[in-house]
Amino acid sequence: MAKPTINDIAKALNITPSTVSRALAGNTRVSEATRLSVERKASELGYERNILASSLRRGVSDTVGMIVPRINRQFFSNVISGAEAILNPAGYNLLICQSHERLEDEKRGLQTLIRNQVAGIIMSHSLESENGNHIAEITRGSVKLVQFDRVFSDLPGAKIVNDNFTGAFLATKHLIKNGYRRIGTLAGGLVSAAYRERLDGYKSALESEGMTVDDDIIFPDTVVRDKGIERTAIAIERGCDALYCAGDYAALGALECARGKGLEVPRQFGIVGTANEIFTELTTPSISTLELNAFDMGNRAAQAFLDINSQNKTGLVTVTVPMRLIIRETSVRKPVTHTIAEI
Amino acid sequence: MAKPTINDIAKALNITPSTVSRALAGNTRVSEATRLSVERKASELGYERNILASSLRRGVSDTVGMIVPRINRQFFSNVISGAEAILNPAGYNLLICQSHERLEDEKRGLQTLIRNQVAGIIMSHSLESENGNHIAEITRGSVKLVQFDRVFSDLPGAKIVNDNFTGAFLATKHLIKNGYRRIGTLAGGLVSAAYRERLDGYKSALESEGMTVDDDIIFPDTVVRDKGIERTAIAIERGCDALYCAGDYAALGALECARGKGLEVPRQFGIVGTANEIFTELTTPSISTLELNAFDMGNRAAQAFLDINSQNKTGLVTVTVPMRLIIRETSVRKPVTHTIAEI
DNA sequence: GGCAAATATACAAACGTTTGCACAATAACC
DNA sequence: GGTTATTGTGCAAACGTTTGTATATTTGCC
Repeated sequence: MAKPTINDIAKALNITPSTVSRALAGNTRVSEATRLSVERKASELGYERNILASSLRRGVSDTVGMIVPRINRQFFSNVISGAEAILNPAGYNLLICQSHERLEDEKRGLQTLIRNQVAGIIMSHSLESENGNHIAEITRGSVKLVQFDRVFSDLPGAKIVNDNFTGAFLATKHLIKNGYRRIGTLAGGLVSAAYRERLDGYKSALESEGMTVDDDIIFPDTVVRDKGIERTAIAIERGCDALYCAGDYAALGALECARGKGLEVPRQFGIVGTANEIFTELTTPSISTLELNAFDMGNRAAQAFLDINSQNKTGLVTVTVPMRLIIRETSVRKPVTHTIAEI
Repeated sequence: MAKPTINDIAKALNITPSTVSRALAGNTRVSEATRLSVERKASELGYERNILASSLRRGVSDTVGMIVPRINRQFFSNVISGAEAILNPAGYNLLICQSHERLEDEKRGLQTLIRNQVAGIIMSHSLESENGNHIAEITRGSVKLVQFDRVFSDLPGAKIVNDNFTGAFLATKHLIKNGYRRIGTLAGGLVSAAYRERLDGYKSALESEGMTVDDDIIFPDTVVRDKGIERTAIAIERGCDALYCAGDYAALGALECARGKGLEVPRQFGIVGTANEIFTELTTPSISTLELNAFDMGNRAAQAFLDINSQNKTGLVTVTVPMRLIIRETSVRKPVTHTIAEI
């Protein structure tokens, strides 16, 4: 049951492997007749080109690696789909690794990808990664790098980021406009620029309205649901009447905690999340959130790779993608129909 | 910036590539001294073994392919994680393709994987695939095959399936016990054995209670939310007071439709879904559903691959994984605390 | 010290492709 | 009909590893 090779085809047709290779590659000076007979034989034998040998010989690979923290997050799986939608038609396929938010797994993933000779790596680093040194060290510039969402700005290559600052700014402003007076934030891991920018946007919004920024109601490293519940309890104790959450799972926790404590949402407690996870639309009340446009980011990341790869430029391209504020029920004190505010 | 090879290491150390290879591969008769110096040099140069060349030479690959309909479905992404958890430590990595439920994409994915010389393929076929002919044709037995969830029983290789029959049986029985008298079903694509078995379980449950099976309230090909809404409207017209849904997105649509029509759930209308998607817990009322144990399935699928691969047996192993009925609010007429019924 | 056994390294071929170069056969030209 | 393009194929080397076999070196033994 050994896989047929071009040698098998050549032997069967009494020609040389090189002719077969040329015939299959396209029309590089091969007669129409032989090309047809080669193609017929190939499909008859069920021949599939051996990418390993091909890539090895050509010195280039058709594989692009992707590293994401978790594949089962709506955001990341949609980025993957978005990238795939561009890369597959361009003849590339994706090798996907999960970092599980761990530095060790991220390193291992990078090594796996490099060993697999990927043409490029599209990644969003784990929350444990404090800087890009390990990335620089393992890739050593041997591969085109595209970072998205969570990026280290000192690394070479393209960067696709959300306009986190403006998004968080608008979200917070929206809470202020709805009359909330003491607005805290469940911030994410501040090693990540994305979360820092959200925090900055939050602060700026408060300041722009003459409100004071109070570190007591800023809760870093709060992304998962349980942490959201835990920190919201503290926030409420400290007099918060609203939270801007840098992640939807934290927002979900905030909602559960607030309701658990008998607070009416949104009348007594306001919430805006970030990411537009599918469940935010389905909770009662539904959660207002910022849309990250994952599919679009995937598209752009893939396109950035193709650009770098073809033009061979290592330029520090940075693309900023706008976020949309999706206003649902947890943040609006008078009933609204669903509204979308484009930044 | 060319990547260092074992030849570079060999040259730098004045030894031959073969010694370097042996040194890096482990202790096959290489002196401790050279092994150490090779390792030092390797990490100094940032050497990473070229998997393409290695696999080509050894004739085996460290890559396992996976084909799933959609990566952003909770079920599938968790199966992937489950498989990864077994395969990564075993030295394999995953090449993932999405079929988007389309036959053409599935074929293309298979070809991609075969071309990439994967050691095995773990897959769940698309809803457009009516039989396994294309799979047999493209793989030609050159690769270990493991199917999960949606399987074609006539294909060789291992199969990991849920106990769909018993699950649907229990779900329907549960609705009956809660006093619903005219129970319909939103069934999935019946080309798939998984959905057929769920339908059979549903029918058996009705029959076991002396209730009649009425084709008018059996709605095939209903998996997505919109279809769920649409078909539920018809079901209600036809006098249904409950639905067993073979998918959670359909169940979500059913819930929205029923509430939209002013029906009180669960008092006037009962719903049980399938898959335990994350949102089922978060809707109001929360949706009772069958848990598919995705991570576990991934584990078992990966383990099945490893077994086939090492023992080189092509045996028709079929593993059946039990489903759990998670009783939440949409199906219980008197308040309950969350309960889990193990099959 | 001489021989056998054990140890460490080198040599060379192979995995399946691709591709520059050479060559043969045909076609085109004066 | 001889020279030159043009076209179609073959030859052989190369990509970076791995590995069977051969060779050189060391060790152990009497």
